[in-house]
Parts: sequence; C-alpha cells; structure tokens
Amino acid sequence: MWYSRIPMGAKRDIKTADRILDAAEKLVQVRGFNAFSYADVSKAVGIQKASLHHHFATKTDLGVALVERYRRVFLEALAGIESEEDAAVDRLERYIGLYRTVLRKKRMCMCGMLAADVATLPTPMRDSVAVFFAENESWLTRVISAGTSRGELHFAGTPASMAAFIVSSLEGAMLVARGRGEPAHLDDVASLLIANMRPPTPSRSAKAR
Amino acid sequence: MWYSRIPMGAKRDIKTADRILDAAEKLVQVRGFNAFSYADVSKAVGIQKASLHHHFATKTDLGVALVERYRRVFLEALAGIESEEDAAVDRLERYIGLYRTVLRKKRMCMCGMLAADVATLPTPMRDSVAVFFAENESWLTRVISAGTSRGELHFAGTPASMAAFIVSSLEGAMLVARGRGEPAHLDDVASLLIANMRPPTPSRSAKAR
DNA sequence: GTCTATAACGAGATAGAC
DNA sequence: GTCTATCTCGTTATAGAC
Repeated sequence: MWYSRIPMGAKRDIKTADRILDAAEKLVQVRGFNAFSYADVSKAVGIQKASLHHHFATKTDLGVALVERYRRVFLEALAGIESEEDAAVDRLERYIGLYRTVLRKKRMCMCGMLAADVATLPTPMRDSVAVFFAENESWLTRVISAGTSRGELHFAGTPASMAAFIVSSLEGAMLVARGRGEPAHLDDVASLLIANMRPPTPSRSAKAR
Repeated sequence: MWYSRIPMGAKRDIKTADRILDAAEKLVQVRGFNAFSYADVSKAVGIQKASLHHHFATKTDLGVALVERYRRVFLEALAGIESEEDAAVDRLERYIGLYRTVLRKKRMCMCGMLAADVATLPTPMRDSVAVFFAENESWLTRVISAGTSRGELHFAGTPASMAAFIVSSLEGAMLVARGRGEPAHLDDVASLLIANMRPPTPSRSAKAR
C-alpha cells in the first residue's frame, strides 16, 4: 500500500513543484518579486491558487526556493564551462553567453532583479541573493587568475576586482538593455569588455602611441 | 482679488507637489515603483491619501512626473560638471560621483530601478526611462570624444561604445552593491573603470610585457 | 487644497470537502 | 493534491463636505 502510494505521490509532487518554480521564475525575471502574484502563477501552471500553497506555503517560501534553485543551476553551468573550455577568453565568452541567453528570453538575471527589490525582500532571500553574486565573483576570479598567469589576459587591477567588475558590467548591461529597449546593448558591452582585457597586440597598439 | 489669490495658490501648490515628488522619488529608489503606495507617500508627506490625488490624479501621472523631473535634474548636474571641469578624467570622476551620492543615501538610480520594473510600467514612463539612458550616453560620448582626441584617455572601442559601457558598469555596480549589501562595491568598480581608461604610462606598462 | 468616508478590486493566506 | 469558498487586508481611486 504505502510502497505504491509514496513514490508516485512524491514524483507527482516534485513535478508540480518544479512547474510552479518554472512559472514563478519567469514572472520574477520579467516583472520582479513584488509585481507577480499567486494568481499569475496559478494561471500559468493551470492549477488553483489554493493548491499553490500546498507546495509553497507562503510567497517567502516560494521566493527562497526560487533563488536557491537558480543559484544551484547557475553553479552547474559554471562547472560545465570550466570543464569544456581551457582558454580564459573562451571561458569568459561562455560566461557572457549565459547572460545573453537570459536576455534573449526577454528576462533579467533573477538575482539582478532581486537586487533591485532587495529593500522589500524577506531576509533569507536577501542573503541568498548576496551569495549568488559572491559565487559568481569567486568563479570568475579563478578563471581570470589562471588567464593572467598564462598571459591570456591583460588589464589594470587584480583578478578579484576584475571579477567584480565583470559581474557589475553584465548585470548593468542587461538592466540598461531593458531600460533602453535594445537587447543588442548587452552585446556591445560584452564586446568592449573582452576587447579591453585582451593583451596588447604589438601591431595594433601602434595606434595608441 | 485674483491677483492675490492665484500666485499664492500656485506657489503653495508647487511646494506640496514637490514634497510629494521628493517622498515618492525616495520610495521608488529604495523599493521600486510597484512596492510603494499612496499610503507610504501620505505618511511621509503628512497629508491624506485623497489629497495626493489632487496633485497627481493617478499613480501613472505621479510616475511620469517623477521620471521627468529626475531626468531634468540629472541633465543640469551634467551641464554643471562640464562647466566646472576641463579634463576628461575629472569629468568622469564627477560623473561617477553622482552615482556615489545616490548609493550613499542607500538608494538606487531611479531609472536603473525603473529599468528593472520596465515590464510593468505605463508606456510614457517606459519611454522617459529610455530617454534618460540615451541622454547619459550622449553626454558621456561627448566627454570621451574630447578626452581621446586630447590623448587623455585610452581604450579599445569607440567613444559611443565606451559611453554605453560606462553607464552599464555604474548602473550594474549600484545594483550589485545593493544585492551584496556592500556599498564599497561601487567604488571598486569605479576605480577599475578609470584605471583601464588611462593612457599607458611608459614606466608602469613595463610590467605587462 | 485638504479632509472623511467609501467604493471596487486584487493580494496572500486558510478551512474543509473530495 | 487539488478543489471551492471565504477571510482579511492593502491597493488605487472617487464623492462630496469644509
């Protein structure tokens, strides 16, 4: 009896919870945490409002689950990049690609969005958002350190400060791209970012002097 | 009769409207457009909710007035910088100072905030936000063009693309600073930004090769 | 121009049947 | 696990007295 009910029930539960998370994630990325409601999620998932509370008792619970899943998925993507690319520039291009993919779906980075909403967020969500940025900078610092020591990158400042700089530039580029209504803005910023980190090519740097 | 009433009435009207705008501006910069209410403004200004509607009939009207005033004040600040500083780097430092001042008050750039809320904004607000960024980039492009032609700046890319890059970096730095709960983040990004735009000093660039 | 009072609606959340 | 029904509160906005 129990052995037939629990696994099935658990499976269904997980699936519905994920569908809720998917819908809520999109809503947060497009509208922000304060501008979506259980009614919106209800419509998107095709389930009644009250049923949502069975999976996520409060909006805070839903929000915390949302950020934690986002962080986990992002970290997995970073690990994938590191295993697939060797050159620092290629790794950075792939990193930028993550942002591009989000913006192409007309969304903002979820944690960038939540950073704007930070004053109104429940504390556990706020903390998790801070960790997201710390994790990003930490990964980038490692990639950049390896790149500089191999002479693949060149810039003023430390790898850690450049890592922080990259996160800010890309988050800002997404934000401004939305504000200007011009998705291509992110591409322009990304190009310039990479261009200014490449080691000087003897033939080209002639123009500067 | 009319000559004594109209000027007085008009004066009082403007003053209250400005107090409302001040309170609402702060609320938008801290919480976002969807996370503040007429009740919040009412409390801050010390006037009843219904009275607010006399000055700004709808929240959309208030929002449009808010962005337009913000743009105007910002443009005046930019004009002031241009008249007080000559060197490109000094002008850029002063420009960055505008962002620093906002963040020190624990606020986000209003248009950066509204860029996050863009999907939920009434169209006239959205348009005005887009113009804010265009105006910023246009001013920066002029400053950077002058700086590069005088040899005060050095970087890969065009003045216009660097202007867009600077706006994105600073908006992103404010956003991430809030998300991380570390106001100093903006200073770090600003330092690196300037450092990577300075022309190469012969003695120091020795380290690179 | 400001007030009190209230309308009309949507939010997050709960109770309890199935 | 999902449903219907309902509660309570906060939201934007209006009516009309002063």
